[in-house]
Amino acid sequence: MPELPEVETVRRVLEPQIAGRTIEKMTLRRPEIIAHPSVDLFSSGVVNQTISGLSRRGKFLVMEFRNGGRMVLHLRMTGCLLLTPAEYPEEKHTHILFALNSGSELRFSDVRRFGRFWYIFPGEQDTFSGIHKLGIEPLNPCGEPLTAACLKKIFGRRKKTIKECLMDQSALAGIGNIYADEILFAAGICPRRPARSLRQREWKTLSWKIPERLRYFIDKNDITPGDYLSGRGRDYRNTPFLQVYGRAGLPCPVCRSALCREVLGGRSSVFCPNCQK
DNA sequence: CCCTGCCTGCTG
DNA sequence: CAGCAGGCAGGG
Repeated sequence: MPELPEVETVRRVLEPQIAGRTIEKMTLRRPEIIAHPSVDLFSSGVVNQTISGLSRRGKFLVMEFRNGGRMVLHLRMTGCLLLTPAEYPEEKHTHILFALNSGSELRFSDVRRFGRFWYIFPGEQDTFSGIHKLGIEPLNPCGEPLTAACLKKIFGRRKKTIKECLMDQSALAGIGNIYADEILFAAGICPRRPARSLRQREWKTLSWKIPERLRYFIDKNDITPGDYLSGRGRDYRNTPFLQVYGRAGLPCPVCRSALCREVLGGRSSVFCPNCQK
């Protein structure tokens, strides 16, 4: 579910609907999802605060408040953030609800309960959520486009496979298992290649395929708030456009060879043995 | 580097 | 029923 394109989709759908609204009440069913600070400080930090914006860093969402405080959250594997009418039937596994002054509720549900929330006080440095440890933002690395030189500098001496490197959040933020496979397929690079074996032209290809694929899948996810709600926030419509992920054994969309599956760094990886060198 | 734990649900 | 799932932290 949520890698950079999905998290960005959630941000785009929700931000216009919640910006300017005030959290009037918080209902917490599963206190363990609050990672920091205490449940009491979290609650007093967010209740009665007016939301100024919703931003994204890697796979994290950051709800900013007008007083300078912020609520950071990570959806992990199965987390889902949904804005619903107050009377709307509740999703199973709803762990926290925020009643807004619009009459709507912002609800977080998460089957596997891996998702976490943090509250950061106004002016405080966030050294808690892990955001501070993230690497460059592939769609906006300090306003500069991603370059071959930059990728080579970060990964060029690593022995690890290029796929594991792309998923290293402390180097490059937001890419998970699905989009690592998709990017490497688009770049014609075999996921098990050690990063240090990549040639200059391969770094070059990656430097533009990474943002190109991420933007493509964000665009394919484009959804109205109504459709997002009726799909319960789980209707990621870009999945029909995935070329290799989840398609092991099926023909490569380019050369028709059977796609291979292999475990790399503990993660299932799918690639074309013919197109990806 | 690999392994485990954290959870529930779905697939074969 | 075992095995697997798009994430990450922590341990050896």
